[in-house]
Amino acid sequence: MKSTIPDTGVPITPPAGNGGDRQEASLHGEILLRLRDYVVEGNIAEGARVPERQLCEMLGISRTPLREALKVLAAEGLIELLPNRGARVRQLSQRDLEELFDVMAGLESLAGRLACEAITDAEITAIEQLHYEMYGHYLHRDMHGYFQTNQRIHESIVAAARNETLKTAYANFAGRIRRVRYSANFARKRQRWAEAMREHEAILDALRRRAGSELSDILFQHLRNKRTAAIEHLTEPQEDAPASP
Amino acid sequence: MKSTIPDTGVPITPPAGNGGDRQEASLHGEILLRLRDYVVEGNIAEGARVPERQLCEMLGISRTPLREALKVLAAEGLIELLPNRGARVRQLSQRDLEELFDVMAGLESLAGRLACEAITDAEITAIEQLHYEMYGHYLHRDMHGYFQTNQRIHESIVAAARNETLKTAYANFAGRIRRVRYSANFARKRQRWAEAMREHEAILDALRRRAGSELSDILFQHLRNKRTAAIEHLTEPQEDAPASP
DNA sequence: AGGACAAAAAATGAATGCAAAATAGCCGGT
DNA sequence: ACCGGCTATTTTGCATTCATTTTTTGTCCT
Repeated sequence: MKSTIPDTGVPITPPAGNGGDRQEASLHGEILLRLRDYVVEGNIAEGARVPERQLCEMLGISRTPLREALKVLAAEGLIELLPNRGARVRQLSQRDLEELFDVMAGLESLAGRLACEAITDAEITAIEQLHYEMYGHYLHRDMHGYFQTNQRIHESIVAAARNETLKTAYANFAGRIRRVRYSANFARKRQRWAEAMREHEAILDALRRRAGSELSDILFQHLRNKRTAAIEHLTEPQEDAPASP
Repeated sequence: MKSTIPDTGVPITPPAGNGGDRQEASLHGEILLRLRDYVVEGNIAEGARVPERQLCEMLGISRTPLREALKVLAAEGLIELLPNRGARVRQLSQRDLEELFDVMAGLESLAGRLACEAITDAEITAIEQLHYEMYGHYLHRDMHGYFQTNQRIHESIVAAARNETLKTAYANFAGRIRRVRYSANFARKRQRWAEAMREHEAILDALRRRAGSELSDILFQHLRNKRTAAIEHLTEPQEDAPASP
């Protein structure tokens, strides 16, 4: 017996096979996006309850679409649903962070490997451009600019991998730790910063040579080092950090 | 003192920080699990509509929890939600499959790398055991047994990585292509089969030596080859394959 | 007869309502 | 006065209901 559900045929209309989907339309998707941002940006304390009713009036909707969005956010790992006790903002233990960093490292490592197969010279040039820009930020001790450019470089590599599924997954995991990235500006240590710059040069070098395995290794190690710095920073938040300008 | 600040307090109660969550309790979670299996096992044709009302009576529930589950499934990438036109089983293009295989390859590659850091001798022995078992299936031309054991080996590697987040993500992506794995038994070609066995031996070797980078490379290539075989099989489904019983 | 238009039917998306569980507030016991 | 049990209120989870949109069907016109 094949289909328990009979006629549902209509095998036609495969409209768009995007990697992981974002439903931009349909109000519910709107709610989802807004709520995700709201949580990711840290508007609710870690481990705190997500007040349904309050959010409902804040967003001007009823509980149904909100709860649907909450379910999705829970599936994404941003919040957790306690049976009969509502939603709470996911509290990331140190172990969780380590795991997330490692998965991100794995995904970027993969992205690098794939990028070597398909990246164009123009894309490499663009990344080199970003690299120099970032170097400028480094010289000027511009943490914020450095961070942003750094992120753009990594995103460029992911984009060069030509894999929407990977890109979506990457964005998902990035969202989970963004809150931490906001609160904790690791890589504040001068030494780590210099190291990171050297690693980035090695990344560019491997990319130019389209050395997939090698780039994969370098990227993993690079992210691993980032992870170590981040965890250290969270464990003992007082470093050599001076106030920003 | 009571809580001047209404809810956001209660920083206590970090019950369980599991990697990606499965809400086993709460009926809604039940529905989610059952629906996921229902879709993954291919009970609905690709691209076909997911009939809400029918599923409702089939599961004996109202539309609300069902729709919540559908939203989650859509976020997982198993189905897609067309605005005002209901849910459809996600139709995977060849490109989608390639992307998924590559991401799986990346995750397993990562798993191997991490496993080398933490795997115990006992675990390696267990995997060796599975390897010999699989070799037996290979000699007896037992495709089904081979496949199952093969999957257990890969799952063991993922488990040895000690990363619940990775494990969850891996399971998610595996679910997306399971339907294809069911319908298409690639690796039917004798030659590819023999190759796979050799690759598996290399995997074991690298694992024994805890050679992380190397294992990472081997695993990626192994999965890449699988991908090629699978895509070829899907493109021209008539190989040396005899009809199944 | 074929196609286009329109109305009916069905399905989707969201809001509201209702039972059960949890939280809090309250009272009595020691 | 403090702790434990009991009741009231809030909150959650699901069902039901309502408004739109889509899809289908029937009819009419060319």
